[in-house]
Amino acid sequence: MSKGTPCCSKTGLKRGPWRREEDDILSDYIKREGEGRWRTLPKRAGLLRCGKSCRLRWMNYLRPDVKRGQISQHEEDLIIRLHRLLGNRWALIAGRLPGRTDNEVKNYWNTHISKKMISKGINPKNHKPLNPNPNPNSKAVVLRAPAAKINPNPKPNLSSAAVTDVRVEDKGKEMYKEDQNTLMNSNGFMMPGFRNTSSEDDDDIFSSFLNSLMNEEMSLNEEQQQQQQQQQQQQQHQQQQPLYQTSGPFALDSQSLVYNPVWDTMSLEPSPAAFSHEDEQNGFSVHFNGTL
DNA sequence: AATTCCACCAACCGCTCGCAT
DNA sequence: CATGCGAGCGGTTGGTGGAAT
Repeated sequence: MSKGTPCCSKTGLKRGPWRREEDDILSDYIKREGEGRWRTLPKRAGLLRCGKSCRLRWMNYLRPDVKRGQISQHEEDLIIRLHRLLGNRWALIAGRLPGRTDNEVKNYWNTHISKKMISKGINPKNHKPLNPNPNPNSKAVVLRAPAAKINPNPKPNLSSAAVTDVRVEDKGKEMYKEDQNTLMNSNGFMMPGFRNTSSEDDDDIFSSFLNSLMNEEMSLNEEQQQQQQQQQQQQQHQQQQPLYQTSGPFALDSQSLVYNPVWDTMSLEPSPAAFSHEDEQNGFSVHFNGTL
């Protein structure tokens, strides 16, 4: 694409917050004519905005399925877990939170979760303790909880996909492609060749990929936990007050946010409220068991 | 009451990607 | 294959309102 996105040339175009009348014009137009052709939409609709701005306003605010209001505890929990797996792929994360937009998730992460994690000594970028090498004699001794249950059913569910944003899912697919060889040997199932599948299959497979990625982590971490548990038993008598508590993920108790290594082993399960029926159907979610 | 500070979030911007030609 | 366009993602900015001083 040419640099400087011509649709955003500032000449004569309005910027800043949207007014009610503009919202109405945009909503009415899209309801009448449908989404798409954003570049030319403002002219056709009679708006003095650039196409990008119109798209953003529609996607993040005016769309009827946009869920307003506070992010629930379950949603927050899900965001944290997905972020741990996917990083700053906000659109991908938001795609798993029906009614939430990438912008909203991103803002929520930056303004709430990130700070919360930092305040508890957790690096929000990699979800590890900020001090990776705590003095074993200090209070910052890791005390691990018993390993969470592993999802006993790692087989991919290839039913209908709940892909809310094909484009962002594609980003994940790239990861999937990169990791495909590794995953072929994990979880006991062979991933079919990505390039040989149809687009719909791709979506299904990606959902399964996400599942398997989570399960993969769980298996690896369980092994590590077993080893570390032995070490911990030796350490426990030395410590007075563990910094890392053995309770569940902080997302379930934001007031007592602590880094719990067990998170690493947990798979995702959407709260009923936070997930659509489609998500349940496509088997995206596995389960959180453990202390949840 | 006035001012400053800060958190929040809507909107902007730069960039990349996929597709059509 | 090269190019242009439309679309969308993620980082950043800036306006707004509430809290603190």
